[in-house]
Amino acid sequence: MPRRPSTARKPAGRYHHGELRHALLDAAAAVVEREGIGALSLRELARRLGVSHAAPAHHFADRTALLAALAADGYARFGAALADAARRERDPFERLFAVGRAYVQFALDHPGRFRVMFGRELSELDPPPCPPEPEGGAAWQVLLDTVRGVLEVTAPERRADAEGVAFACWATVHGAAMLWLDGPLRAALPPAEARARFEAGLEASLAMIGAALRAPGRPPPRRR
Amino acid sequence: MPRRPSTARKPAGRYHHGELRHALLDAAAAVVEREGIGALSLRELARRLGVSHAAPAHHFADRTALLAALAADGYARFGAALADAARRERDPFERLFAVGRAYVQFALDHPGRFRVMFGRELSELDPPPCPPEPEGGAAWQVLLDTVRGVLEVTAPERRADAEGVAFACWATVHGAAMLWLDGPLRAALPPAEARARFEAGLEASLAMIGAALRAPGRPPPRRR
DNA sequence: CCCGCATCTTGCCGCCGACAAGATAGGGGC
DNA sequence: GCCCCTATCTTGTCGGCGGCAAGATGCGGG
Repeated sequence: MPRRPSTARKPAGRYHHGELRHALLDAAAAVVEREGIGALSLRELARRLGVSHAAPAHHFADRTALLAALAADGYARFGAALADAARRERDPFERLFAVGRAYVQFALDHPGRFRVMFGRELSELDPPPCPPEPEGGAAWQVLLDTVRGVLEVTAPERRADAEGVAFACWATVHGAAMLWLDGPLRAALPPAEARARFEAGLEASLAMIGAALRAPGRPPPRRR
Repeated sequence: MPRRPSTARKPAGRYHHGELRHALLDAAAAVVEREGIGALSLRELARRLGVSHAAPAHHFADRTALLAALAADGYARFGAALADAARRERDPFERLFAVGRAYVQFALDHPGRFRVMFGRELSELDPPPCPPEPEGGAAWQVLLDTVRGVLEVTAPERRADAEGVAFACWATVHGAAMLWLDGPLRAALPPAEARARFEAGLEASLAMIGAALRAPGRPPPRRR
């Protein structure tokens, strides 16, 4: 079969597209990045690829299944991006900051994919299709290892806290990313100023993480 | 006009509902909390309230306008909840922790509303309808004041950092909330264990914030 | 060579959001 | 007391969507 770019339309004369699954994923990713999840429609994709409106159903049971596949692909790229960032830095602290920055950068570079991965579409379902990034996923593993590396040099006695600390770091960078993508920050301010504030806030967040990790162990806050 | 509970159906004999706007908002909030944003349909609401399918259009230009109104209402309750939590605690640190817990608690108690407030529906639009919670909103103000209170007793010389620190705290609790609502945490683990891990992670996050605020000023991470 | 099955087709259904034009009623102005 | 004005709600319609069913096509293994 002649290998065409997977996003290509089906030639008019042909009956089978041949790479429809890949083509759908690519086109869906493009739409999601450019126009958002809300604008994604199976029929629209089918039209775009020169294929009948029911063709996608043979590759993805429904719209949700397509989004889940997109999320899975996103998780793979995401984990790779974080691992890459970690590999580039040798100093444990700088490594942690690099991972944090990579986390946010991924969200900024691929807002659509990021929203698919962490958005409500896949989690508001009953039952949720459980995207393949549980706590044992690649991204989490990178973060956890990086935090362990930092604790090893600053507070080996807090080794056992690694999971909690990693969660806190995850929450911080995730929150920063979400606030930028969907939060009120961007809507309220002119773009340039919003961006500047966000950058400053992100640096402050990383600084907070650094300060907490450098600080000696402290009694946790009183539980409510 | 006889004052009925605003969620009531229109009596069969009457032509005008009379409280349709409030009824729509209440019913929409209920649906969103119970079945998620995706399940919200203007026609369904109209049926539920015993009103024609086009009636809602006279009160909300479109589905988005209804969501925006819901978000506005949510922001008001949210700001009040945070202010309440802040008022209850006198010690600056405990106050900050209380505000953080209140933030997450609101998300846990009203996941639907929280998703409407901070979700993509209203931000993926072009142009975004800009929910009325810019950086100057009530919730942000409570958080900022609380952080200022902490800095005042721990590091008055870092007064100027208050905005950055507040952003970091905001990001952390927001991220924790989002990870619980839509993240992989819940889907991957059995409910009880997921909840336990989340609680532990939240406490670790608050501890991280506390440690960072107690620590003396540190050089920020190297900017990339 | 031919048959099986994956792939893709046409056709249909109900639901949705949006728009247009008409019915109803409640209340202010006279 | 009456009448009109306008907010409110109605019916009717349109196109688009997701999903299902049944039929057409053609690739590749036996």
